[in-house]
Amino acid sequence: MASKICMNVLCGSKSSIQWKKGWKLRSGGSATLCDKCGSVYEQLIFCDTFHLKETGWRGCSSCGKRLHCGCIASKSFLELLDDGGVECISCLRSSEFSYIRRDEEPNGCGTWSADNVGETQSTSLGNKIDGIDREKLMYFGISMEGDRQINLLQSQKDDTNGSLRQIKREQVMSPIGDVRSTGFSNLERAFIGSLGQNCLSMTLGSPSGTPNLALRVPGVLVDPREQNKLASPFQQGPKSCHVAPKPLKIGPGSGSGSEASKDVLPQVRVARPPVEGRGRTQLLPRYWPKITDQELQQIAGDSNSTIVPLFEKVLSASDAGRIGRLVLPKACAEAYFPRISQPEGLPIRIQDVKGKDWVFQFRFWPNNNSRMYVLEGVTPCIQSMQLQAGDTVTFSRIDPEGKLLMGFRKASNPVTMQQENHISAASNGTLPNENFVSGVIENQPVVSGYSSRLRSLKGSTGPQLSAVSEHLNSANGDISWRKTEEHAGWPSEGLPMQPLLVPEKKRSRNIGSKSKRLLMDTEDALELKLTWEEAQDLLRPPPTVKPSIVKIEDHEFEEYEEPPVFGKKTIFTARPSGGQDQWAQCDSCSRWRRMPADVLLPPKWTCVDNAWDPERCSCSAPDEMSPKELDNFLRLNLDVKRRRVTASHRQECEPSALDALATVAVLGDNGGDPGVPSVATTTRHPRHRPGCTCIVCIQPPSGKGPKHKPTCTCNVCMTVKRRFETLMMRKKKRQEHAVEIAQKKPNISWGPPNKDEVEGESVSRCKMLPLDPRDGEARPSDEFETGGGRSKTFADQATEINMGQIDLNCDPDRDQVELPQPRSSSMPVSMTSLVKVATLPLDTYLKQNGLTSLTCNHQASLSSHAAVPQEVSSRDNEGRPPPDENDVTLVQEREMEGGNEGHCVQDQTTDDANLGSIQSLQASYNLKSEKKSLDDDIGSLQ
DNA sequence: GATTTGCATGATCTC
DNA sequence: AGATCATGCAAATCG
Repeated sequence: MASKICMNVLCGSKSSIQWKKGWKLRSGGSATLCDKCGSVYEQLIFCDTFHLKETGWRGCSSCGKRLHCGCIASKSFLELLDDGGVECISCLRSSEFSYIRRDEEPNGCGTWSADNVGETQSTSLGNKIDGIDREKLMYFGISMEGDRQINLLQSQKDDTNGSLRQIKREQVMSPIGDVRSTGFSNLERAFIGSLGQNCLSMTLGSPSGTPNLALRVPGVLVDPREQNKLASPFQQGPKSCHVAPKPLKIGPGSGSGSEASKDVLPQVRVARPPVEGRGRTQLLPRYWPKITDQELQQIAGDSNSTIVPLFEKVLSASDAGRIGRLVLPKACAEAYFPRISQPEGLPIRIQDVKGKDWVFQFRFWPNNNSRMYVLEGVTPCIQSMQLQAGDTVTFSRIDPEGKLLMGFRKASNPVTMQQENHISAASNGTLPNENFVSGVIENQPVVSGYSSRLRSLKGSTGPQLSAVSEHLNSANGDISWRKTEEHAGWPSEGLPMQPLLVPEKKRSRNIGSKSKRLLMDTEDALELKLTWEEAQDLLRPPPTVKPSIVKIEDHEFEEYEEPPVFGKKTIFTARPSGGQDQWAQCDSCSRWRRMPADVLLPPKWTCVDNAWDPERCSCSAPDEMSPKELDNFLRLNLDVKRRRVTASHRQECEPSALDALATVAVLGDNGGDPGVPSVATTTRHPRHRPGCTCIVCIQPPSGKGPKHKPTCTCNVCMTVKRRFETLMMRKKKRQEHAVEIAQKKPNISWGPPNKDEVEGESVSRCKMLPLDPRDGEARPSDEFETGGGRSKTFADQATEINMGQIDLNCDPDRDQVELPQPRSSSMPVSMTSLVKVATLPLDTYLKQNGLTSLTCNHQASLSSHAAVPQEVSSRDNEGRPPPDENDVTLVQEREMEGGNEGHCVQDQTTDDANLGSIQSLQASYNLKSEKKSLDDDIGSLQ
């Protein structure tokens, strides 16, 4: 009779447990206990051929067919049920409960089943026992020949003493193996250690032994076909994956010790479609593991194991909270975790990258008609890894053991994140396309306990990376690998270290795919943005690839097959004679050297490399520019960069010309919504009916959706074009009319502008409006006004309206007059410029309409800021019949006035609310006439 | 009273 | 519209 070994980690007694004849695998809670420590005896590991025969292990739960060792060893004829039973494969396949087919299993070795037959309601202890049964079943896949297993496990006994009588969940959840394995290179010991825990393990059904592991299974009979399937899950390949995941087989000759291979391995952090799991549902890309081959190699260490990335998840607040529950994506749980039929689930053993084993309760909650899978008891692990919300946990599988491996990536704090992002991008010496960037910009990988390896990684990444890293250092001031390593939080001894330079308040943000989880301080986003802008300076087209010219909307774009590469930061200047010069700063002497504009410099460049100016090809050569010139040169460059960033921000805030026109048209139709502040802008407009074909409904949300080509003849584009033409026509008419008025009243500047100011600028002016999101200050008046106070054209007004953002929730038939809303804070303008453009035209307007009394109102309004617009609005009707609520025209006019105030007036300061009211009148005047004209034109055109 | 546990709800995402 | 998932909340349990 073969010896039995208590699988209690601290006991490991081999001889104190005797096999009990007649003992059944499905013990139904009557698990055999270790005589020494009282732990549940880990029977199944020792269910070798002999024992099975001897004990007369019962057969299939369904058909009663006797199972014998050969079947069990090969696992060709039976399935193990997670509630402790077995079924022969034929019954299982015919059973409606058979959900696991071997060819669907992620590792080909899972034998989880969901048969509830005969399962008793588990109590706390029952769970444990039940879990032990399952565990036994799990280990069943590792059938061993009695004598060999003893030798293999003998070492375990030596370092496992003590007792653990009481099995409590907390204890079960506590990590084990930390004593015996301090690093992942000790995978063998860790793995053996994992055998000693009363819980499930992903070692289930490991089909074959691994030569380098202590737990070798030389005697296992494995169906070659099955073996092929099981041992190489990737060979099956995801059926619908775009990119075949590449397993990293670590073995002799290709082991991690090969620095060369490290260098060769790509460092691209790209989401890999994981190996297809049990479930049929495709894993969401959000959960695709984004782990580099090199990280895989780091994790795998020197073992012969294959690390198969399965999935990853960004920790939510509740995941990382004290509650200790990690919600698992359903698809992932069902694909890669054991199948569970009861909400209580199973204890499951997961190894972290330090080699430490953790045992979590894998369970689910009924949720609607679905399930919600959670890992319970993760708090110690989370704390050990110092994970917080926003960090990412990764789940991989160690093949062929089939063991689960949990890694993590720390989410960087906003400050360091950008740095790390740069480093990540730089690590490949390239910057990727957008998709790639999105993968890079997430988190910085951390392989806990391997900071030393990370250091070696740094050293092994080649000169280009180092140079880029240094360059980034110089470019951003404080970017350094050292920070990255520190932030990794794992010193070389494998103990967690507090992440440095991480402000707490900025660490608590979730970073995920959902908008709710994408909470990021605007300030942070700005930082990232700015830094990215700076990164643009470093980008160069790939030197060896010629671009293809693509013309989009009359703009030519160079399209490269390859991603841009990092180059040295240079400055371009325009020559008076035409053409450009490029200036680069020597990394050694910091002198600026001139060179042709089309030169692509490597990240690290010194005067010695200056092949274009023989006189200045050494650091001893003087500067070409005088200090004063150099100062101006740098200042100019700084200014240009600042303007570019500002323009970029402005462009981000402004809609496209098409959007602007559409918006103008919409406003013309609806008159805007006076009651909704601009900050509440939304693209929803629930008042419209489904199927509504108005331009609001047919226009894709601003900034979203595909841009239409200039030649597009879709309904949207045709409408916009038609309206644009109408707009232009009306402008011209008004312009002519204004000229006549101007001839009569030459001192009036409000009204139609000069022809050359109007033609073709109604849209382009959108980009010229004063807006500086950086500091909220008004732009210089000379940028705002043309000459001595450029008149506001309708286009300007419309643009301002547009920039104020129209709420598409506006109701065209709105029948209430609302108070004007505070004006948008994003539209600061010069006070003086507003006075210039506002007061004079008002006079004109008043005189034209014989509303002289408004001047008094204006005066009054100056002393009464509150409710001024309303007063003005009402008094605007002086001299007219009393307002009739049934007078639709009047109501609409009033709406428009209010609407214009809400969207059109740009001044933000509260002191000039009166001025805003004046402007609103002006705007409403213009808009009313524009609207009427536009409607007329549209009507005539239709 | 604190903590754990199980469920419900609603926001968000995907099809 | 249905599925998914983060999280809130109340009941249960524990100290």
